[in-house]
Amino acid sequence: MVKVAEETRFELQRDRMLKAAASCFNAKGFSGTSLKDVADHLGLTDAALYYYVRNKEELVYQCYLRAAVLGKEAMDRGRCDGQCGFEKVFLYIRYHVEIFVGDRGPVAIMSEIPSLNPAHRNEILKVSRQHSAGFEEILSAGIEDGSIIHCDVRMTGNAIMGAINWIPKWFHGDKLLAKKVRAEFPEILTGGLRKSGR
Amino acid sequence: MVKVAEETRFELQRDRMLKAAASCFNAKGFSGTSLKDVADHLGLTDAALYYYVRNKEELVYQCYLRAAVLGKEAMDRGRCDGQCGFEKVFLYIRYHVEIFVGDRGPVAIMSEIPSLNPAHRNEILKVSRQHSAGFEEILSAGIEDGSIIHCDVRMTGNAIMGAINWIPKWFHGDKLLAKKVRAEFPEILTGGLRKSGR
DNA sequence: CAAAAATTTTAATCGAGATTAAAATAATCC
DNA sequence: GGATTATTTTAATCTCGATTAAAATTTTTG
Repeated sequence: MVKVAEETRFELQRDRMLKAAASCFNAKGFSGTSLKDVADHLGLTDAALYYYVRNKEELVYQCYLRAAVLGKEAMDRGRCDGQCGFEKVFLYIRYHVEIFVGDRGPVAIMSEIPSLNPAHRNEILKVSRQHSAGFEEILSAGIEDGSIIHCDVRMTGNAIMGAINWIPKWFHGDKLLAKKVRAEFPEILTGGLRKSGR
Repeated sequence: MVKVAEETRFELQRDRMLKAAASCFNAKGFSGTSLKDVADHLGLTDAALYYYVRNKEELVYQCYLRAAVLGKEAMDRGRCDGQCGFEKVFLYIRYHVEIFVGDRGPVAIMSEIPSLNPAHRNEILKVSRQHSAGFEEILSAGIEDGSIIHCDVRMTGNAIMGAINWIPKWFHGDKLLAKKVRAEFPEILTGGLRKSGR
């Protein structure tokens, strides 16, 4: 039996912290959440957070990195599972939306990239760009294989990504709503892409 | 000749300030922009801003109010100019997008509603909800009059609004890009709504 | 042009929340 | 169980940028 990626206590606690931070940031805004707010979520004292991150900037960075990793995971799965371009897009959206409204969330909205330090900012910008580029590639492939209508992939990508990234603004954990999001969002966001003529 | 709404020096300067603030907030994040940053944009000193707003909180509030007013204006015009529901939606999107990428911008992304004081927060939330409700009404009317496919108006509204509200994240004043946005966005966002069977 | 009002600057203060160091507690290992 | 390491707290300090008051300057008005 393969050894399951058993996470150390440290890693588990840090993950909890990142989720708590994401929850606070989304709910109260970045400037509105103090380290004490995040610590309260965990039943810890604010100073304890410094055992896990060097400072608040790094906390934000880690949140964003986590968001980026989860997004990439969703895209990879979509690319893998879908047959044609359209299906890859559709499934990517389904998977990514699931991350936002499911148990792996909350995911931090990337509102504060500019206040990251240069190294961190560049890294986050880089993975963001890769993510966008990856999505545009899938779109292009779909146009190529005839499953997606001709469209400006850059603008279409911006539109779809915007709709997805905005989810934390109006979704705050309601289970019923989560169900609706899962059921509707992929369809809504791809409705204009499907090439009906087959 | 009707007296044109001649703005007083005070109002003009305050408008400039709100645009400068929106630009800073969008570019550097809320926590990343100091009052000095905003003042620098205007060739003023940070203390001068206090002649126009009581404090930083109110600066944010004014920015958001301005964003809300412009959004409402776009929606009213769309509702007015469009014949059927679909057309109203399409035109609203065109007009709203124009505000984001045109000369009236930049418009502040509403990332920090939670750090507004209760009165201001409630007011902004109220107008936001009215905006969403208004959009959903137009969608419903379009479904009713047969110009829009059957869909969940709440989710569809969330998706479209998200795509629009996210624009400042990737648009930073490039004129060429603005042209593209104007040309593509309304079509992309409504592509899935149009009832092709007439 | 002089007086009054409007706008901006200078020069401080002030406070909230981030950060740190040392001490205390809890978990783990032999 | 005792030693060692990991985690958390206590109790400060420290810092940055928001805020303020008074003075200076600019604009408007008669």
